[in-house]
Amino acid sequence: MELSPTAYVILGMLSWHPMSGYDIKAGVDKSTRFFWAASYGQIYPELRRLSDAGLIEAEQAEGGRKRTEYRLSPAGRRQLRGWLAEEPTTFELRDEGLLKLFFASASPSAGIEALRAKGRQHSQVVAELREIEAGGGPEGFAYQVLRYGIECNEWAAAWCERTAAELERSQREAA
Amino acid sequence: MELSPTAYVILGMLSWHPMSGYDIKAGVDKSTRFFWAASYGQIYPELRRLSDAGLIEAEQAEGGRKRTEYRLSPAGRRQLRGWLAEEPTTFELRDEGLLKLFFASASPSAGIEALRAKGRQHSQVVAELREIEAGGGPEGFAYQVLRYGIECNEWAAAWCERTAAELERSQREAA
DNA sequence: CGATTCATGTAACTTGTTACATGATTAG
DNA sequence: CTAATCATGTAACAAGTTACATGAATCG
Repeated sequence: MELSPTAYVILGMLSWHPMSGYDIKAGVDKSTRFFWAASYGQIYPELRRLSDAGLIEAEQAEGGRKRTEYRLSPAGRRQLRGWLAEEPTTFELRDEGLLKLFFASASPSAGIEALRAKGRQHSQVVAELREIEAGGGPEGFAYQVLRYGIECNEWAAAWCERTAAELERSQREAA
Repeated sequence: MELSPTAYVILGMLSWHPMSGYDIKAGVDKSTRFFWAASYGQIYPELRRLSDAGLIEAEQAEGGRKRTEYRLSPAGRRQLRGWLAEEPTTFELRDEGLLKLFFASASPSAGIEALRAKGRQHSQVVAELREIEAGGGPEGFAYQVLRYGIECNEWAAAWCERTAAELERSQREAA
């Protein structure tokens, strides 16, 4: 059975412990969203499909609120493990900041501005991720991924700053 | 007028020199595709819209083949400059490799495998970009973006290698 | 003359977002 | 009591990909 990576986000979350669709969305928003986002419009229909396929099982949770908790079935766990063993394929980036830098020759000061703006954007992400880390972030591999996010965005912010400084210097020299 | 970033890819390409839709697609495929892809299914309808909006002008090129060349109009150039001056907003990543690392605890050896696989993926991109650079890459800001791509992917490949090595070491120590 | 490249386009499909509708429960 | 949060869902829309159709010009 061929599942979308978004389906594996759900299976992966449920591999930790049973959760509702609402919980999954909240979990995505403070973790995978930085490298794989998902909205309610995807999550609830996908829960239905995974349930129909027997990869997850629904259970009405008793207690206070009416909610449906899903748990991974043995078949679902096998499916998740199978996916983990495959080579990753999807890697997509949509970076408007790089696009502006790429076309910056169309406007005199656009290059330095684009570099500075992109640097700010990455610094902002670093700040968000550091806050997650400070609030007692996740453990194990999820923590490694958080570290990757922090270090990668720090690297990018530093590259922007360095390149902007070089550009400014060469412009001063030309004048 | 609100245009999509994909529309600015077209305006940006035309800011260099007049081109056909086919040329734009070829240009995207060896440059912006790494951070902003575009297919014929987007390019041709968008050329029509931009032409209707007066931001580009079509001209039937004489000579051998029948083709339509588009050039940036003065209004189109203003539009492009205006966009360059705005803060970039869209930054989206879909990284299946990170997703596998994130959920790697569901399978014993998945962590190291995911790191190694992601490292290979980044090394592969570095190789592709180096080939573009060797074949006399672009000039100016476009070259800076190429360097960014090379260095960023090198950084990521190195991070994966380093983290995999640390993980292997700590696993040996635990045993 | 046959294969490749140039060249333009569209229809069907997939994926994902946004906004809305609905309502119960809990915290202050 | 009322505001926030929990909770589930869908419909309309936007964006983007894939595959196909079509045909002319050029290269070997």
